[in-house]
Amino acid sequence: MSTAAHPRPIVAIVGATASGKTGLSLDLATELGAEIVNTDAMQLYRGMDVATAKLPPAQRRGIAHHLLDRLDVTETATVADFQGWARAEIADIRSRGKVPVLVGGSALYTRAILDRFDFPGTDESVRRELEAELAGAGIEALHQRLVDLDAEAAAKIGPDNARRIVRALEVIALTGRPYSASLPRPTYADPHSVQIGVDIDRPTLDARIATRVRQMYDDGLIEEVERLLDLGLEQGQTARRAIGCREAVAFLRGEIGRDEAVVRTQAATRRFARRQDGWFRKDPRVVWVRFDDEDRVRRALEVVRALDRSATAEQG
RNA sequence: GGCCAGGUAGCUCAGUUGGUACGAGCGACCGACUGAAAAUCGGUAGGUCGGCGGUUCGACCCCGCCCCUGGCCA
Repeated sequence: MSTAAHPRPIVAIVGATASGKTGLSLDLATELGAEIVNTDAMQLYRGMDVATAKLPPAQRRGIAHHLLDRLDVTETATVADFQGWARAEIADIRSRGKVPVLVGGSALYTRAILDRFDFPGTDESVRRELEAELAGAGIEALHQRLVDLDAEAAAKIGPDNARRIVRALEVIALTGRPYSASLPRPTYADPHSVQIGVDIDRPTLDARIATRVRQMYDDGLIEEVERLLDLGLEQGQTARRAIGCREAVAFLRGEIGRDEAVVRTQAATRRFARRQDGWFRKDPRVVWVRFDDEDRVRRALEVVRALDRSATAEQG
C-alpha cells in the first residue's frame, strides 16, 4: 500500500487570526523543507491582499505557497471546490517527497481537507428555486417544509437560519434523503495528520487585532477595496463579505467615517477570532503551542516527528 | 453669566400622562455549524433610570438646588 518508508505527514497550523500562525508556519516549513498550502477562504481571492493580511511574496522565504490568488472577486468560493483543489495539491506535494503544511483560519475548510468529509452535491436550478421561494413565500414557509420533510434537521437548524434551511432543502431534493444537520465526529482521512494550534490569550490577541486592523487601513485597505469594486466586488457573492471589505465599502459610500470603519473592522475581527477559537478548541486532536513560547518551533517539530516515529513503528 | 436641549445596560438610544424598567440595536460571554463558513443562526449576563433634598401611601417620571455634556445668546 504505502510505498514510502516514511509517509510524509500532513501538518496543519490552526488558530485565531493574528495569533501568529504565519510566522510559525514559515519557521516550521523551513525546518521540514515543506511547502505551504493556504486554508483561508478569503485569501483565495486575487487582489484581496491587505484585507486578508496575505503574506507578500517577498516575505515567503522562497517557500512555495499554494492555493492563494485562485479566484476573481466575482467568483463564489465553495468548500467543496476547495476540498478538491487542496487534496490534489497535497497529493502532489507529497508525491515529490515534501511535507505539506496547511495554514489558515477557515476551520470548515481545514476540516474538509483533513477529515472524512463528503459534501452532497449542489444544483443551480434547485437552489435558484429555493432562493426565489425564500424571497416570495418567506422563510416560515420554507422552514415548515423542512419540518415536514426532516423534522430533526429543522429542529436543529432553527426557524430563522435561511442559509442553512435552503441548503438542507436543496440536499433533500437532490438526494431524496434526510439532511444530516450535525457534523460527523472528526476522523482524519489520512491518519498521518497533525494539527498544531497557536495558543494566545484574549487580551493579547485583541490588542494585536486592533493594531493589525489600524495598519491595514494605513496600508491602503480603502484603495484596495476601491480597486476591487472596479473588478466587480459587489457582483460577487462571497468576496464582498470579507471583513474589512464590508466596512471599507460602507466608508466609500459615505455611510460611515473612517474611524468608525476601523472600529467596526476591529470588532468584526474580534468576533471572528472568537468563532475560530471555538472550532479549534473543541477538536481534541489539536496540539497547542503558546504563541510566545521561545521553543514553539522546536515543540511543533517534535509533534511532527512523533507522528513520523509512530508511522515507522506501525510499519515495522 | 443667561437661554435651550439632554444626562436610562459597556456604547447609541427607546420608554412609563407617578405604582415594582417589556426595553431595542451594537458590544461582551456561551453555543450550533456538511457546497456563501471572514458566512448564517441560537442562548445568557449587564441598569440603585446624573447627584442631593422635597412633595407623595408610592417617584426614573412632579418641585428645588447642584454636577456634567452639547448648542444658542451675551
